[in-house]
Amino acid sequence: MTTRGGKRTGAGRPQGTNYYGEPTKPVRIPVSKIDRVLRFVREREDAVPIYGHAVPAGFPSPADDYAEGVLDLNTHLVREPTATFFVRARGDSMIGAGIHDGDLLVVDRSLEAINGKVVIVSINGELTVKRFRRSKGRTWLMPENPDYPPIDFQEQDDTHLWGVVTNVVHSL
Amino acid sequence: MTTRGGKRTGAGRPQGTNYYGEPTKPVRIPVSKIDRVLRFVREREDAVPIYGHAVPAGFPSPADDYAEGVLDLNTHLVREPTATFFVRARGDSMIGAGIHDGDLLVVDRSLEAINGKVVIVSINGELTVKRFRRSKGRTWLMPENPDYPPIDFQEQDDTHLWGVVTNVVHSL
DNA sequence: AATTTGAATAATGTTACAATATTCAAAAAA
DNA sequence: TTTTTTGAATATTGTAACATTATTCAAATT
Repeated sequence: MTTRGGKRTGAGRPQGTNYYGEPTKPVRIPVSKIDRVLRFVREREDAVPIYGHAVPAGFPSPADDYAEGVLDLNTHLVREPTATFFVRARGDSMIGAGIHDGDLLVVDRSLEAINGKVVIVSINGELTVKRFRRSKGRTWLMPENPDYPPIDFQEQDDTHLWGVVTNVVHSL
Repeated sequence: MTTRGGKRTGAGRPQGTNYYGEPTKPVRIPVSKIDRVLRFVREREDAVPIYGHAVPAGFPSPADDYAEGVLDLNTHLVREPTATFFVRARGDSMIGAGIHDGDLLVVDRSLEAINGKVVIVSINGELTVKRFRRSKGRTWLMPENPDYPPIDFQEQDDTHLWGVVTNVVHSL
């Protein structure tokens, strides 16, 4: 039996050479979400590269460097998670604001409805999206389509202002 | 020493009464992401409630039941994470397709550019968004704004088709 | 009939461990 | 001498195991 020498100072795998470059700890995850979580921690699933108008050389990869970096849609579009909800738009009364039938509206309930903002209100149990306009002490809900009339708005039992629309997601 | 009886059939914490309602398993997570992961699995951070047009009674909470359930923007808008990138739109040549100056375009490179799709192409080092149109063996890039002319498109050294636009995110 | 108490059993956070990966340097080979 | 091989050294990694906690049941007690 041959020996091949004794102490090797500095031998062995160096610390910090793991996949993430930082220590890990076991965390219990519900089985249905393990895949999703692993994709997030390992492949930065939610970090999608974003470009301006210069053309990158190869195909974009989040690992590369980009002028405008990467973007996570949830973080970008949902500033206040607990105060945010989505509404699907119906009709074309707000076509002038870039809101089309079927678009997904991101609504932030924590924002104040100030003059000129696009808001979601319920009137007689129906949700509607209009531009919020104050004038001479009165409040109007303005469509952005000449085929529709303005609505004289006053908060009552059957009306409620739900929040301010921050983004419109349109599918092609 | 008093005894208080023997076998209790059915005693003990019932199976399935954990926080998630399903089994869990330990998964190693890099320490810097543990908070984010726990928020995701425990509070469904990325699950935002979505409504149709009926008005819910109280303020939406992901824990409640909703007619249309909840929605995670990343999952909803980014079907192929490794083939997706974002481009910020410039100009108003595609205003007819609901694409405004400054909008964020979600581009899927794994989709085939078929007739009628909105695509991202680079021409002379500039990215542009147009509708892809095939006619009589030729390919045209069509703007959706009468102020702009169609572009006769042929893939060459200085032109490249980058992908198909699946969604437009418009900020208000 | 209501309350107390210990048994029964699952959930949960963390430790432990075996298997794997990576690096070093002595020994062997070229 | 230079290159290759080989085992030692040590960190990583997935998961089993464990101790603690939480929850439920029903006998014993009030």
